[in-house]
Amino acid sequence: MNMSEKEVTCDEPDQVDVFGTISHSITSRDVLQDIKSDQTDDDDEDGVSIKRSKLETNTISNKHVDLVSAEKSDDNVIMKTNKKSEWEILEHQGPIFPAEYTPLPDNVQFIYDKQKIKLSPAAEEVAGFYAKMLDHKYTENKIFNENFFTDWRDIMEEEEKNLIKDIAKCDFSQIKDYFELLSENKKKQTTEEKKMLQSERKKIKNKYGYCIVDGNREKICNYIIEAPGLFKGRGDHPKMGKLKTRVMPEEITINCSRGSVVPKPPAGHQWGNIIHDNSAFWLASWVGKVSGKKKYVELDPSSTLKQEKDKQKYDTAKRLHKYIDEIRKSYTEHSMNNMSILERQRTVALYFIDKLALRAGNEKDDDLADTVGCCSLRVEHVELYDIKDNKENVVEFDFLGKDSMPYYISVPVEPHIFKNLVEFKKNKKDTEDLFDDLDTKSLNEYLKTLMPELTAKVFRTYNASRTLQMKLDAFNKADATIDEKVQHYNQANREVATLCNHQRTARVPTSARAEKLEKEIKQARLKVDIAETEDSRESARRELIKLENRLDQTLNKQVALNTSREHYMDPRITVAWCLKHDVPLHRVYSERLLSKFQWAIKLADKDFVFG
DNA sequence: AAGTCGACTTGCCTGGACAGGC
DNA sequence: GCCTGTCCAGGCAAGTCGACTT
Repeated sequence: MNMSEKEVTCDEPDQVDVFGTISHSITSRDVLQDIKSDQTDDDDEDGVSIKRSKLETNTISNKHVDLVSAEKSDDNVIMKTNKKSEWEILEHQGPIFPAEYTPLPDNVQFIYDKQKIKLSPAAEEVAGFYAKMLDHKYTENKIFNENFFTDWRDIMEEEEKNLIKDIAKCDFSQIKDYFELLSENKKKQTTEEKKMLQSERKKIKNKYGYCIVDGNREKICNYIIEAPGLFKGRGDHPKMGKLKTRVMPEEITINCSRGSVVPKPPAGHQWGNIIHDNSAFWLASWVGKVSGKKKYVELDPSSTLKQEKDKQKYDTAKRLHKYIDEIRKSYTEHSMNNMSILERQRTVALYFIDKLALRAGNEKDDDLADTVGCCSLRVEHVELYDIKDNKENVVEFDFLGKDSMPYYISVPVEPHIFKNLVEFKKNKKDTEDLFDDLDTKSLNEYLKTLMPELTAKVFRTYNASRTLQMKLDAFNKADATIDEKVQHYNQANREVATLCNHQRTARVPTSARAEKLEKEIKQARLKVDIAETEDSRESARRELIKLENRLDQTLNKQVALNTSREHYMDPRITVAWCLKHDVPLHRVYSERLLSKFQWAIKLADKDFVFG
């Protein structure tokens, strides 16, 4: 799409129709023009204006709601509501909006029942969303198609609605071909053209992608509002295919500090609301059309505030180490005979959460995909075997977890755990809750009695970080090369990812490739062993490492290492290990992680131990 | 006491940049 | 150079958990 093509056509607020056809004013051109004018006048050095605009603040001042200052008049209120002020100054430019819809050329047409039809812009835009997804499996899904068709017809004009009644008679192929052509053309852009677009994007990011928090310039995570499209739920989502309509400035609540420059809404528009709530981190929010849930424009993980929270998270997890022996005793050594059903269910649930790193498992609404965690496990998700594969008391889990990722594992458990599971399943239907007396709220309340701030998710962080620490500690190859060290780190990372069941769909089938590589590695090992000269041994060894690396990468296709690296492994462990073994940090952390983990890198404690 | 909601954390997927093999 | 595979930032969906409501 051509960002600079659009014209600003509307400066009159009264011409704006929030939910109707979109033909006014929110364009990237606005943004670009803003940048140009700002650069010549009121911008400070890093591109963020700190000049106050009286006009802007005046026009919307009657809408201001100041939550925290209302509370500030009474300190007790703050104590009671537990609302902490997180910042004094929060100043930003407001989010920016995706380019408005560019209608298709007249020769590109939608065909219904062999008849060419020029759709109204709104209907055409939505047809385009669908056409772009024709190569995807989604468009073969019955639910997806039904949801799409219903929502599409809802925004059609009467005439269109009367005509277009059967999705089977719809032919989007011309539209699809057109979008393919556009993306072909985009690929053919010269390096110069690409550079131009890149620098334009950079300018926009420089202006809108940063904010000021208490004097620090901080990166914003998602400063561009989500584009309209069709909802792509994960797994068997009942709402897949529903229309995500364009988010308008009038739907957006801005959060900034009182007295700071109120961000400028796009020409001809107004913000829905402006608040000054310094107990919250978010800069802007709106309500998601499909989910009905609030969405937020937030600070980037590299920001000071997010880094502080991240450190706190790992400190809490680290603290669990002091308590863990005692907690484990409670579910291994104590007889459960005199416990209530609730207590026994809680004990067994905690055992799973600690041993298998299961998630808490909140109750879910039924307008979401059917997935479970520990507390929401049902009878059908757990099979019990007195003996399986020569092991006693085996529990077989088979369920869909977060993001509908399959969780399948067979584990032997302590006899008393097994005995209780048999009882929890007794006289229940498959679809009934395994832990029918337990929910996450009461589980977490109980955990708080074991350790302050302890919740179910802390166990995942704890066990992930502990696993990494122990696996890295086991590394003692004195003459290892950097490559070998990195490989060892990845191996440790993979163990953590496996524990947390972090998976990713391989883009190409990989198992055949892995098999082939394994064979080659066997042969390479043999070559190292039989090499006669020091030179040939060395080159055989290099070859072997290369193959092992490749197998590593191949296996990595099934296990996603990134999620645990980003969210579960205390970065202080990694920093310490890299320092100790002279591994440059950028070999294990991407740019994004290097900036997210600044707090740990600055500490640079070679002797840090998670435990 | 249970249900709902707000705010924040976690997690998979994707498109585009880049690298390495031919 | 082109083709193919790899890596990563970014996108946004989907969790967790505490607070608020009823």
